Amino acid sequence: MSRRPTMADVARAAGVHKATASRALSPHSSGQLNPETVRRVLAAAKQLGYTPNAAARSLRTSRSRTVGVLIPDLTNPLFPPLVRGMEDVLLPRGYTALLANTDNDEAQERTLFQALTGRQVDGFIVATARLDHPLLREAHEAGIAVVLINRTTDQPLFPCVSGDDATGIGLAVDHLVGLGHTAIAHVSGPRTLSPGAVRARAFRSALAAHGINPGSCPVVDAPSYSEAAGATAAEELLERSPAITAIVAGNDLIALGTLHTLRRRGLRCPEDVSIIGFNDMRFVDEFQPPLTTVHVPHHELGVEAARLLLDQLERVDRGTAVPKRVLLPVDLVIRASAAPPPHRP
Amino acid sequence: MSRRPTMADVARAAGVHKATASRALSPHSSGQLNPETVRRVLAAAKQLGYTPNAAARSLRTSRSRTVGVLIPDLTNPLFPPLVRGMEDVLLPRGYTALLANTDNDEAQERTLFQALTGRQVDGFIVATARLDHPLLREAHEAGIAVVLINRTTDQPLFPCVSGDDATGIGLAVDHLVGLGHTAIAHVSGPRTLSPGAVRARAFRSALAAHGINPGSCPVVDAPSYSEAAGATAAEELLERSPAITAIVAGNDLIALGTLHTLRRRGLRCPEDVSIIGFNDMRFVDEFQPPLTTVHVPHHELGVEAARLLLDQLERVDRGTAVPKRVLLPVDLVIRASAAPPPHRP
DNA sequence: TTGAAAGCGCTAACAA
DNA sequence: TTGTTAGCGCTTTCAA
Repeated sequence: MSRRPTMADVARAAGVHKATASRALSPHSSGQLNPETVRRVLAAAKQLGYTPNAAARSLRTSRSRTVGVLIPDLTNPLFPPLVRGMEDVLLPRGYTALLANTDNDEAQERTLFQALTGRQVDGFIVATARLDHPLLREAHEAGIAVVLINRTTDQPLFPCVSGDDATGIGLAVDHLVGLGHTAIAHVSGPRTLSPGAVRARAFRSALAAHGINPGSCPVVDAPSYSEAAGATAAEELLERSPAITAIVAGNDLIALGTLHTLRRRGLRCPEDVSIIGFNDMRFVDEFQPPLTTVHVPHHELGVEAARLLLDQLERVDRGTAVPKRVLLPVDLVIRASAAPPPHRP
Repeated sequence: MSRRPTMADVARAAGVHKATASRALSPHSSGQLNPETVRRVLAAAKQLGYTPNAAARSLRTSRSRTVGVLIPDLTNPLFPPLVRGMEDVLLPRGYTALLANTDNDEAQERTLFQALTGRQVDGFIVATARLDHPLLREAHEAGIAVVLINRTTDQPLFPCVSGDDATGIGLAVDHLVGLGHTAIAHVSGPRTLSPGAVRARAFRSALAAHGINPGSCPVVDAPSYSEAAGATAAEELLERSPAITAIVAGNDLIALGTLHTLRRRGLRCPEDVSIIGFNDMRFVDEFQPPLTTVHVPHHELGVEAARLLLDQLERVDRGTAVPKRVLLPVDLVIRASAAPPPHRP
């Protein structure tokens, strides 16, 4: 026989009924069986090289032990560590992640969400949340299990895990102020995304905490978390506010774009303008200059998100308490892109 | 009714038998139906928000429209573009990729392979091939559909798509020779992997083609494609052959490690020693100095691999011809890490 | 402690 | 052109 062995084959080889084989093979129910029977079934299974048919199991139980993971773009170095972190908890617990890249496209996201639902995923980990997110609202109404990561919606619909953005921005501003800067700009990410909104808000509060005049500290929005958007926004910023001596970027990609704009305009970093990034993604320490940035524990973020989701899936009472929020601590990594402001005559 | 609608629901709503609904819903067989019936079924499906149950379909057809993708580590910036390339082909054709990271661990790879097989994947795209690969040999004997990407086995068991490594190394050596180098080293990747073996061989032939004395051109092996391994191997190299003026690295990560070793030893790149990388992974243009490297079209590699696999899956005759090999063209990207050799007194 | 039987949702061979 | 029927491999209720 060359087809894959089924449970019926195992049962036959062990001389038991297939229901018995099923029970023996499931740790959950093997307790109610004669240990000797269990042993025989297990031996037969091993000998035949039996692996359960996930489709059959899923059809029967209407659970797939699969979770859908929605991210903007795998190619953004932020996400691979997130995904690996999730897998570190999913795999040992028998779950598999099904990845989908939305490319920040709402229609594509909807399509992928449908496709994943069709594949019977048990729940979702979503890294693409917008503050206003109709699809997630619908998912909430439909009672679908979701955990948000990195970004959240304006209504607290689902549990969410992210880095402590406000503290991170505070650290960055503290550092710059400590260096002597008083004209600090923020090139923010999109305000339609929670990190963009909270980091911008945190920027303003940090300024206030230091008693710095907000008038000399402009905030400009990059329309996306990308190098190109950062470059354009920085261009605009320097045009309008040439006096600034430091920039807190919405994330590392925006910081990189800003760096390019500086270079294009003949400004040196950090001698003329300091830059601080956010995330501490891979290779920022190789940049020229090595980027001072706020480190976010992405792997841990993935781990926490997966835990939250599995807890939700495997709990019997799908409680209606206010969704948990997990904020992981961040810290400032000082490299070489921030220095004291230039001496102006 | 709050459960997801099934085909029976659609059939009932459209007033037809569920077999008819099935036919109407499948483009393949909807042709044999009264167009008006098809229209009614489609309308009912849409109205109910019907999505097919993949588990049921998979159980019935014993095909899952899922392919397993084995990669060493998603966190290596090489792989995300590869994966995106695959998905660009897979998704429009109704397939989904199931990713698995092996971390170069043979046992883990075997476990994941089993797990994916249990999930009824229709075939595999494998980026973890070693020259000697028992698991792949077994898969071949079992008649499992596999496409290799980036790396191949010593026996041509499966179709394979990769960059044109030999030409790439030739380009790198040509460039260095053109710059005036005659003492060029190669910090190779592991020789147990096909790129390590072919790039090292290509290095030797390129030297020969230029009539350069191989005695002054050492090759040292890094035990893995990583920054750390590259750094250690470079340390060893410089200890043994301090006279070399240029290094062709097995890949960009090894090049980066080499760069660090140079820096640690007070050598400047490119003034004292030139370095050329391989792959042109993201951000190497931000390194200090920006890395001259061989560009490999990773996205295209992923596209080709997925195409090859789907062709194999959807062809009726699973032919026994010699597996196809696709070699995608590469080119040298000149940045700033390679320059003329220093003038030695 | 084990067996019998039903059925998850779908497709495809066969019949009408 | 459409309906009938069987069954993919598994889990689980009920009965023994």
